[in-house]
Amino acid sequence: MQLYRSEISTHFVELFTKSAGLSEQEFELLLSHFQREYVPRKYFYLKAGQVCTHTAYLNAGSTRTFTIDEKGGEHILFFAFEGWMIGDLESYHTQEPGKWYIQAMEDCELLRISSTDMKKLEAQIPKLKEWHSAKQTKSHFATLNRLAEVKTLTPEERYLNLLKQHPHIFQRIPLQFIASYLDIEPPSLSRLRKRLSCK
Amino acid sequence: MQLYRSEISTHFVELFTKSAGLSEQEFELLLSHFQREYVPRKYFYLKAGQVCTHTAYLNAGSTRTFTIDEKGGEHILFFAFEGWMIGDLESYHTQEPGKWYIQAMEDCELLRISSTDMKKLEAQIPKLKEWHSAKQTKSHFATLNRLAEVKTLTPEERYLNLLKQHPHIFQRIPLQFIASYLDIEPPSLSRLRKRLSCK
DNA sequence: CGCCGAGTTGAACTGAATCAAGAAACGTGG
DNA sequence: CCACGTTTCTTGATTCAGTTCAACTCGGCG
Repeated sequence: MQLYRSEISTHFVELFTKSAGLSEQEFELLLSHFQREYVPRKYFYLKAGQVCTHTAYLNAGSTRTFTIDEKGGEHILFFAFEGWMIGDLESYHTQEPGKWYIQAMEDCELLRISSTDMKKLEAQIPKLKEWHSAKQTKSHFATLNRLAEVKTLTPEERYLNLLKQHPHIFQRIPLQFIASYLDIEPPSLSRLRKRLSCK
Repeated sequence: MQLYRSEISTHFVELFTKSAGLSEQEFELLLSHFQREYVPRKYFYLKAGQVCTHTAYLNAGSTRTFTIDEKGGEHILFFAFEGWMIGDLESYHTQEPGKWYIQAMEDCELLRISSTDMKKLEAQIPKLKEWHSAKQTKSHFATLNRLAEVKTLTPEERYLNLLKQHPHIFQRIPLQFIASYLDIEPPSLSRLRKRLSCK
């Protein structure tokens, strides 16, 4: 199933042409290795124990990446929204079974490319490799900041931060997921919000 | 102050020759840009607000990287021991003021190279760039796993994990720092240890 | 209409933080 | 080598924020 340029979001095109700096030809070559895929709400894109064989551009929808502890509790590490890349980076890199679950919170449309194709293309197109590496560097910083946030801030401060930085997500995703992301229980989030709204 | 090959630890040499795969000539070129530096115990290698202009190989000693919250509380993100690279990656990358404090927990001996020199060398020596990028990728995974650990495990589980994975650090660094790393207060760590030793 | 999932609310509980005091270890200088 | 002061660790009493469990409300949907 060939992907046609006209069916691709402009954001995707610009991500690789403007941001990564690929030429038209390079972009077309890259695009020819992508496949469209759909993941309905509540379905898993990836489960712990599986190998992450592809890297995916999230064209529409949203996902959550989480772990499950021994008692069955879920702990969300991060969300992803349209325009983001998703996948289990570590498993993608090592091609060994991964640790994270990635589940669609809304119906998702993805553009996927296999790691073997991607690695081939990265060898052919140095700019693509640069871009990929820069992308990973940035997400590393994000993870570090998140770690610092979890360690230094109170639940209330974490909530207010999220509200300030990503107010739109409260329109889209259930509070229980936000609670898990903030590392508190739903009842605590509920009370916290009530407390704040009184003020 | 020229560094002589004979004065360099074998681990440092092997890091760049074996692990990064540099040739003898490449290694000598790289080495010529390094400088030795000492940071006594309790002194800071870097403070929040400063720009991280160098990347450093920790030849001896240990450091802690931490933030300080509004109330003055310190929160250790990670330790580093001999053989590790240290620095504020984000500030190094952007050349803007960083967020972290890096303090020597023991007297430290560093081998430093400026980011401008390093970037020049990376352009000349592709293998060096590869190595650096792979190094960052690995530390990204470590950070992700640490985030997951902080979120999913109880203080006791975090303590036992650390004890299992890095038992040696208990011989070297004060419990208060370990407490901060584990994200608990020193009295809690003390009680936790007592509880466990009774069993 | 009745079910189901999500969110809220209440009451009791719990585990870590806090504050403060004491003990032990360390290092430094006499 | 001891004595003193400082830092680190431990211990106790208390407080408190968040968890847990259960009941209840609300809205969507078959």
